[in-house]
Amino acid sequence: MATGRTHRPATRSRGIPEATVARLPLYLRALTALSERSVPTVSSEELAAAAGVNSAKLRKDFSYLGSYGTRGVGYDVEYLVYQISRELGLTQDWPVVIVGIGNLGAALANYGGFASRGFRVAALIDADPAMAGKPVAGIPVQHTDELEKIIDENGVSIGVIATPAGAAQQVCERLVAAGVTSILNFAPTVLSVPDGVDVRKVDLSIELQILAFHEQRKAGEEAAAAEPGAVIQTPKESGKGPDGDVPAVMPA
Amino acid sequence: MATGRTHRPATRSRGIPEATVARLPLYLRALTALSERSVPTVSSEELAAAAGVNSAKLRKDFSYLGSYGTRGVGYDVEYLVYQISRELGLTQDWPVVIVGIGNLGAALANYGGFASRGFRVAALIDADPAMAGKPVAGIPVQHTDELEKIIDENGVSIGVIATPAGAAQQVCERLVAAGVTSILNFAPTVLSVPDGVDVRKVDLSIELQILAFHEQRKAGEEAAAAEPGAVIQTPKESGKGPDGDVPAVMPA
DNA sequence: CCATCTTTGTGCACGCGTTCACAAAGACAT
DNA sequence: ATGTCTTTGTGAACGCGTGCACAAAGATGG
Repeated sequence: MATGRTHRPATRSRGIPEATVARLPLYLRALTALSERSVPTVSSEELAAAAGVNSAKLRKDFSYLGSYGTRGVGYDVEYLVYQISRELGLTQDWPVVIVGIGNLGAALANYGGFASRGFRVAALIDADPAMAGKPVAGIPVQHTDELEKIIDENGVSIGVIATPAGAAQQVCERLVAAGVTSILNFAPTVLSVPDGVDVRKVDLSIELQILAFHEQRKAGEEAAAAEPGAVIQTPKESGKGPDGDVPAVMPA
Repeated sequence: MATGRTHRPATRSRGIPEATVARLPLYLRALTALSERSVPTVSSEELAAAAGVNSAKLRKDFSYLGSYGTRGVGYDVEYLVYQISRELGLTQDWPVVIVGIGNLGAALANYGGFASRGFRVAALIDADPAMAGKPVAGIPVQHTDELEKIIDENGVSIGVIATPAGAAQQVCERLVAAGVTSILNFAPTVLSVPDGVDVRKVDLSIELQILAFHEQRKAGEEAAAAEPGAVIQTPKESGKGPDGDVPAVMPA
């Protein structure tokens, strides 16, 4: 999620809830897989299972886009692929720059998922002069000095930051000043941006820490169950097993 | 936040809301930075600004952990660092295996954020025999055949999947069968796991698609403001439904 | 044309998360 | 002590997201 002061409170984009928007790519991926298998139609139940969500949720999500299904039959796969692609803006070409070509930046440049759907790596940018000209994923790395020119000439509006944390804010400001209005940030820092600029953050270590929290909890409960005398702060569970109703983590 | 969401439904672990848990690492990072600058105390307002959240939210988050602040003064930085670390389970050592040492896997292995906080890369695993023995980030890659043995001997409970999508589910099943109960998945697939196993997903292309959605909306609004009445991006109806499609832009 | 069956689309209720606003608590000066 | 000032901790209201459950819509068969 965007971490800085990033979200405009009002203006629910055309009435489509943010939670729904976040799931559309998931549906799109499942639909694409079906399309490749030449499946003509799919029911909300089947598609929901493939995407790992509740079928009622999926139907409600689709209802925000319009009535694209046929009662008694389901959804036309090809048609839905097109509608969701259009809704997400994937029918147009999005030039993207990646700043910071270290291990992660190189991985991103090589990542097939980008090119596959509307996104095109317009340039790779790094501050290290030694990197300049060196090709990564078939694209020559350019020096940070060229940043503004590259963005302007290619009409780039989406930037990916894969620099060390220390450089991120500065890079961000240059990107924004040059005209970028959407940023995907991999650096472990909170970016501050002006209104009108979207920031989404991907933080590897945060994800791991969240997993560790749950892992610890699981371990604690186990220990408590095995040795009732141990004082591990767990909620009193009326005698029966600890947390008897832990739901499936992911329907998947 | 990263990710695609992969939410855990209810089950407020020990009464701490999931949303709060997801923010604790953020607070921890901000606090660590303050600690390194030897700042003794910090107010909720300052810390909230540093973490990029609302101060009331931060105070409520902390209230779930206990009353660690001093009214009229703020929070003791060192004390809070310790409390949050303990809460997240970072005071113990978490051995982690990374499966799939491609570009991304290598980037993860080199990522400093892991080792810095409780996490230790116990092993790198890849299916390619040619990779075996080759050191990445100073750790020799081991073949997938060794997976079960490695997990067992190191007591690994957290696994990171950085394989291609096609291999992810199979790798996941082997990890789970071998005893892993928390998985961080970078492969663009929905993993299905048994109850009791946590999965968090990080999907680069989904994040980009969400940005594209907002970007498209911004562009549409701009155009609509500049030239009211103009129909942006008329979808070309290819065969299907006769419904006169909704324009991609809301009416000015 | 009618009956039946399937599946969508959605009204509704519920619970979680966010935010406001303020009383309580402590620091500090007088 | 007493009063003032700062900042925490939280009750309460509100809004969003989720999931149930069902009526409406269309397909299908007789």
